[in-house]
Amino acid sequence: MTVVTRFAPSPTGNLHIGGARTALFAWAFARKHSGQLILRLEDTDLARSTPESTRGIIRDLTWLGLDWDQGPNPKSLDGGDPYDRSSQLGDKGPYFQSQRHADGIYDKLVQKLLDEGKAYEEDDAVRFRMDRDIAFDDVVYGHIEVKAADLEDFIIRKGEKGGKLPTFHFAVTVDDALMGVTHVIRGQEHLTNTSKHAALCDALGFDRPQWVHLPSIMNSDGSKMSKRDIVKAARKAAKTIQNNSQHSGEEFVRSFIEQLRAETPKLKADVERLLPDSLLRADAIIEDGLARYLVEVKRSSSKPEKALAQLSQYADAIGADISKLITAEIDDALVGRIYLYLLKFPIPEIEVADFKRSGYLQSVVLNYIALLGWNPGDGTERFDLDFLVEHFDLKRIGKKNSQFDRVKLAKFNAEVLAEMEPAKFKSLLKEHFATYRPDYLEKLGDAGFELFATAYQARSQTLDTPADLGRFFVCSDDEIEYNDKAVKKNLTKNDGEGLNVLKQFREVLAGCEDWTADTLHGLIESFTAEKELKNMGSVAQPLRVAMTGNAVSPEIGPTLELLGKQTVLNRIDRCITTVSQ
RNA sequence: GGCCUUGUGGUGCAGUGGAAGCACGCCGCCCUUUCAAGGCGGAGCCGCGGGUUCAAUCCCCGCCAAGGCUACCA
Repeated sequence: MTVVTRFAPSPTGNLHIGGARTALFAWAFARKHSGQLILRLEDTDLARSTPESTRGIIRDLTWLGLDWDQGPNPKSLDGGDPYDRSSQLGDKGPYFQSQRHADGIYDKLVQKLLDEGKAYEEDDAVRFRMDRDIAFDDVVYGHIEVKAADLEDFIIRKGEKGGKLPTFHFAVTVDDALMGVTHVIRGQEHLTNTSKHAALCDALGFDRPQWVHLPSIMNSDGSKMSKRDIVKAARKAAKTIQNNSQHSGEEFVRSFIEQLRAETPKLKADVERLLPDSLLRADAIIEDGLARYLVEVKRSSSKPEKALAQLSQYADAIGADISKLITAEIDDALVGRIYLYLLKFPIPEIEVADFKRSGYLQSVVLNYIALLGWNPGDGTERFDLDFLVEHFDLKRIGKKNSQFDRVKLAKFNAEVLAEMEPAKFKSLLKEHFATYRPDYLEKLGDAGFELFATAYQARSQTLDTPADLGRFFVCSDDEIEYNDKAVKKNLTKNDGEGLNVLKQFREVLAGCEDWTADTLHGLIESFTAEKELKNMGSVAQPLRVAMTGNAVSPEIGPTLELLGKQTVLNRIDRCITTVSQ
């Protein structure tokens, strides 16, 4: 018997990390047994399914490097249409449940059940009779029995308001059987419902597939990993911002809105670039996000109603419209993303696209999620897709929900980046920056980027790390803020020892003609020896504070070279002036 | 509330009827011009209570906790 698995997401949002793992396991199992993987889109929820989500899911699966034998054609992303039947892969199509419904596939079978008295009409919907005990076997969770008394008749075809479409339970059962699926690999949230699917299989005369339920992936606080995390993070950020603001009340709202408005054009451009294919309508979201942000701020403090009234007043005073507040139906998580972006807080990674944006490699993401609920049994943790396919075994899937550990993922990613061929790292970094950090590429220039990439390869957890750590390379001189602790430790301590070194060394640098890392390094070395300083750090650390405001940078030679002579001298002067006050 | 499932260090996973291992994290030391990396060492676990047994983390029962389902969402 040929193995046939399927991945069947509903296109109501982008692919999240749990879905990615389900897809990975279904893919690995199919490949291991030289079987087939079907991608089927379950778009029977008229209200929530969107073509953007479909495209997003295909895009994210493709980014991960997973492929499928039947389903929408991934090539359709380039100007094509995934819904176009003639371009779909495989002969068991169509692969969208909306299309299958249009073909009458479900209605025919509903009628059959109706005729046989196994289902009945209620209002304008159709219900299936669950009138006997059901037992089934799950590959992971074992034998499960449910008593008839604990079961209820359930809807298999929605009424008018649901467009007479089949419900999820009916559509999956029918499609899995008709498409010849042998192994249904899916999330554990479907385990209880499987009794329904088993009963339906029996009633329709289908063979029951093997059910394989995967434990869930949870968040570090024990909650299910979901978009809610974004909302939570956004609220926290909102609170932090307000607590740190010198303004309060109306003054705060006013300054926040003014800042927002000033940044709106750039923001819109960024949002469109960073969140492609998402459900956003930028204008509405900026307005709406703003309003909600303000409400969250108020809500988290005291009486919501009073806060809303007050907010309304503020908004009127400055001519902002918060009427959308009540009416707009916009994805909260999306709004959360906007807040976080606006407020310059990190956005928690939930969806596959979030991990990409944060600079994780697809191979590492895949490797890490494979370890959630599965292991090869010999202690191996670092492996690639080939290894996974070779060793994949449903027997080794655990039953316990697992928490997603971003720290461990980051470590995996850092290791891979550090061991990578420098040329490869550079090209990946360039690609990442081209999409997410174009301003860095522009400021650094080609030669600068080479140095920059080299300097940060060993220090990067993700492809985005260099942007954070290396911001001082691209910011203007007067944006440098001096950290008190760093200043004290490296400059002012011992009667300004460090400051003195800095002043003296400035003159050495001013006379330097060959501005290269090696020469600069040599200058520091000889200066250290000449002045009988403790070690190179006695010079390098004060320089770091002057260059970065902090005491951390890549090696000092390349750092100075990349910054350029003029900038280095400017920053030293500015630092000496500022600190001496 | 009812039903289903799960319960090994902070997290992810091994493991066994006979005094529990690995990875990440954490702490300390070393190396070092900072950071990161690296090297060395350390703390910390079988949810609780009963049974069965010479012996239980492992088998049984109860409890507790967590997750899921209980939708014309999937």
